[in-house]
Amino acid sequence: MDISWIGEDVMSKRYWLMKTEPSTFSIDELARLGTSQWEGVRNYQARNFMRDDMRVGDCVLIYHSNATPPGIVGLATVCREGYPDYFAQDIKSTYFDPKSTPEKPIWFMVDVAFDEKFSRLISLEELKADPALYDMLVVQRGSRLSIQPVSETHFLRVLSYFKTEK
DNA sequence: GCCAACGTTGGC
DNA sequence: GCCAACGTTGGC
Repeated sequence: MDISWIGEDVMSKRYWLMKTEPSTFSIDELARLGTSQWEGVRNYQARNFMRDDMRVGDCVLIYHSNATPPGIVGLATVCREGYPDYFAQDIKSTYFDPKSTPEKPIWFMVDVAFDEKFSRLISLEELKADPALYDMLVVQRGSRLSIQPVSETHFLRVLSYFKTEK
């Protein structure tokens, strides 16, 4: 059987970091719901990741921004690939955007499934202090992107914080 | 609450 | 296409 058509985009699992402000939507809320839409992303680069690159099964680090302290709080999995963020058409929604229409949606979202909440938060300060993570996007100065690709190396490094503590 | 960094808008 | 003005993000 010829399986050479199976390209990297099919085979490789990708890793992501998704920011959320816990006062708006926290990992506890995701845990309670089990799965959730990731609506409200209004940045083109982040939109492109959700629309074009995220695949079912991709692993997601959940990050609490605008929190005290900010940091990574747990794990989720992409469970539905990009589709139009219809909150953009809801005039009562804070995510309403009149430029986006059902025929020509501008904004997209994915669904994520809760996996686990870490036994403790890994703070941004800790991430910044880890030489193994010096080039991780989230620790870069002025890093505002709310959905970021994460290398497998960085992802495994973050998980290792817990394996070594047991 | 401050403000640096960044993204978007719109006049030209 | 430039870039100043403005708006937003998010750490502190």
